[in-house]
Amino acid sequence: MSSKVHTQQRILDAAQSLFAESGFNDTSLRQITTKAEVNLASVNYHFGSKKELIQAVLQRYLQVLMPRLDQEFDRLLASQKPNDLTQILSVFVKPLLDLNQLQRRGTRTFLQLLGRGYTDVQGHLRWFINQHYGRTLDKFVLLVQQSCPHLPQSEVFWRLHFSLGSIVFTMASSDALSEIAQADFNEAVDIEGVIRRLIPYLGAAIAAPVYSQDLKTVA
Amino acid sequence: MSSKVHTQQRILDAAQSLFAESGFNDTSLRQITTKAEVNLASVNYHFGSKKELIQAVLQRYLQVLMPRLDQEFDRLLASQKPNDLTQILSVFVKPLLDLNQLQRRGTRTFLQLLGRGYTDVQGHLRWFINQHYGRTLDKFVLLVQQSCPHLPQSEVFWRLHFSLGSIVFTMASSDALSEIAQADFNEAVDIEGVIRRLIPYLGAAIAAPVYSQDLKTVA
DNA sequence: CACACTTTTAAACACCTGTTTGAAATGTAC
DNA sequence: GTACATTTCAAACAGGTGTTTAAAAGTGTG
Repeated sequence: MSSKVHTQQRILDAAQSLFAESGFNDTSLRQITTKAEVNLASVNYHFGSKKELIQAVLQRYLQVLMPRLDQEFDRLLASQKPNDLTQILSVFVKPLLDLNQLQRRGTRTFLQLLGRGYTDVQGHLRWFINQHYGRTLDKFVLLVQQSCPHLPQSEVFWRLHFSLGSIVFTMASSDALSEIAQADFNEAVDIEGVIRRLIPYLGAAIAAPVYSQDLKTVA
Repeated sequence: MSSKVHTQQRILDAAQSLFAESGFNDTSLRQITTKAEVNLASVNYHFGSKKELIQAVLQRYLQVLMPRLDQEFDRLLASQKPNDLTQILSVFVKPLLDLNQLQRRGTRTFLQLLGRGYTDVQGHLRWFINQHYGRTLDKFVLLVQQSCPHLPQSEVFWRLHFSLGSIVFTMASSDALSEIAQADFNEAVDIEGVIRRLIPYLGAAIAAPVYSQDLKTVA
């Protein structure tokens, strides 16, 4: 039927869904090319290597998402007074959900890919994102620091990574978690619901007062 | 030198450090047996399969850690009034740090393994832990629910998984994060420091007020 | 020593991985 | 329609994986 879709796109589409499902390491080129109904060698012909294919899959989302986030961060930075942390975090919601227009289950897929990328191929994705979108991320860190003047820089660093962990881990296993929530609480959960649950959680977490050092009741 | 140490232990020791470093999927039996200086076939002889080896590695820690946690949970449950959330979370600190007596860098290794287990082999570890230590975990959930009576059960469920994500993700990439923290803030970070940073963060996060549903400024 | 049992060993097994090759097919411009 | 460039294809490549085999070595007991 849709045989006139270019091979590159068919590969990207097949790859992203398999990657999101099973991770990068556990998805072989043969699985991808079979699902895409293209020849095995075409991945290397069009993308060079599996590693570059992974980057291409992520880039399709990042190049849409990151400029929008950058714009939002600029908008918040322009306001005089420091912004509320919940406000800052809420900025992610619309750009993320808009990924559903890019692809059928775009938001979920992208966040799963992000999760896979951070856990599967140790460090590669972190380097890649920082290399390409470091400027944008710096704006976000600055916003958080402005909204939490009581926190030292290093504390913000750690807490943002703790937060990244919540997001990435939750999304990587979102299918399993949704199933459990469905079974245990008879509660249908979509990706938007999870995102909205995360915001007050992360907001309170990042802005939490620091641990009083002298309270060494243990150890 | 220490050639009279039983083969099983040598395999477990080599496996756990390689697993913690590179994950389960990216560590081959040949790497393990080379490092342990034993024959390749001995893994299958002593443990049956790679999967069972992974479980054995985790079990060595879990069978020490979980009973202690169980005891602590019982102690807290015995007190009449609901416990402070920070108190509940602090209960993890000592048992976790005591793993350093079991093995040289026991705490770090175990937490890294936990991280790997939850992200690498999707679902297997979750099932395994729940199967063996579900009772203990239920006590913990109960304690959290008692300390947060304003939260519906499903909210506690999600927030505990968000928290698990922070821990697991942070530990899986703790080496990389420590390096960055060292470089950017000239701040030496050990595993205990990370744990102590996590407690106020998670405490505030889990107990955060729920999102006011009608605040739909976005979407 | 001889017996039975456990453990170790080298080799092979069957299968899967990403990548490369060179010829065949297709598309495009003159 | 011929010439050129792009793309597809089946096949093979070199290397890695977990697991199994059957013989050898070691170990403890009567």
